[in-house]
Amino acid sequence: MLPKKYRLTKENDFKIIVKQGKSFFIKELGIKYFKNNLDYSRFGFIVSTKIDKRATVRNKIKRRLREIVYQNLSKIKPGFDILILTKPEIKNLDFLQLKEKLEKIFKKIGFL
RNA sequence: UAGGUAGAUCAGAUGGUCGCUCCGAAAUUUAAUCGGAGAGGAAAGUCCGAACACCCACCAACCUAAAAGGUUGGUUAAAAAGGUAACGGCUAACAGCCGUCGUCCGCAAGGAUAGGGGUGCGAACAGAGACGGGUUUGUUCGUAAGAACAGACCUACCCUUUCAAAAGGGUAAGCUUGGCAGUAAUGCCAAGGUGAAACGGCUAAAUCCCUACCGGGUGAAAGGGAGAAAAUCCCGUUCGAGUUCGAGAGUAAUCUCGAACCUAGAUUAAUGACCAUCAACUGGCAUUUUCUAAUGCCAGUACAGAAUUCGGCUUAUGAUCUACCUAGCUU
RNA sequence: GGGCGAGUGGCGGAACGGUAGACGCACUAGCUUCAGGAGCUAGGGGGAGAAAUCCCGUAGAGGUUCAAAUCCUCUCUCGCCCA
Repeated sequence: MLPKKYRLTKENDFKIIVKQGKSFFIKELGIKYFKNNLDYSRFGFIVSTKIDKRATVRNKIKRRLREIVYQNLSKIKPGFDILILTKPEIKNLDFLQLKEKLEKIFKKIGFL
């Protein structure tokens, strides 16, 4: 699980990333990132009701994503606010598949 | 054995690796360390009801020379507006719950039901409701009498009689009065002699009204504080109509008394991620077997996530247990 | 977290509780034209049937009613508002 220090909390932070960040997408999920002025990176996760109406399902996806980020935290390049976005197809992935896909994205944009 | 009815309970367990939030300790700039706690029966839908806060209305007392205004307390009374409704009870309150009555459904166990009066409706059902009779309007035909067609209105409890649905007589339900049972709704019984289109049918889901009862509205984004202000933070916000156990009252809902306990407080939103073993159930395959079934292997594990807090209702949903009813078979 | 509204032919959208689909766009057929467009005329929810006609149809499921797109309850989907 991810300590609070590494999470994005403010409405404003989200708005800046959405507006000004760079992005990269694959079929099941995507990423947006923007430079911050800290010596560590922070992460936010968006799983909307369009992906699933049930809160339990959405929470589980978020928890899994956070776990994957936590496991890779020491390796990920510091100094960025990173937003992870999701699409409905993400429901069909199990933990290992999800991990593989997310790590692939991080490698693609050179953060890992 | 099959089918059904009602109710109750649980919401997999143990271990391993790595974590999150809050509280406490020491420490105090953080970080790190140790200890403790950490989702539901529906947390859901937001369909009702309350607590709580503010606003409105009204009442009382006080301040004020008076008015205006203000302060405090309250919702007893009145008004407005809105609502509630078989009867009796429970509750903080409710459209909830318990018990009872009526009506309807079911062979039964049982289930359903917001159940006062009028207006309005009948194109459906019931009714012999057709045909006929009477009155009347229009059109056509006809010299006229009248006929045909179409429409409107009136006309049916039973018996006697009659052309008649004219007259006479009688009666079910209802109505009035009385008795018994019941707190009551209501039920049973008796008497009276009013009673003809006395039919159908309706309510949360057309509309109006009587009577009785209830002050109304807005929702925690209420509302209050820190801050010059904004940003932001804090309070509200986690001890409560609280939980467990025992005793008593009551048919029950529920209430009273006693003891013990503290039991989530997040805010891009914690309460987890992954793995192993075992248990239960379901499905598939294989083997044995007349079948039931047994064994092995593989796969799967219901609905679903607190957000100010409670009480209900509704909807979603896996499994187990208990009691009862109906039918069949055996003894 | 709280509140409000909508769902009807292919599309947009009407319809006091009383014959469902007015009206517009698009579509099909015919007329017109050398041809196309425009214009004019006609047509159409689905199923059964030779036809007359019957049955099913207003997001879905129940209910009230003699009768429901309309009224009530639940569910689903979509949209909007409060910051």
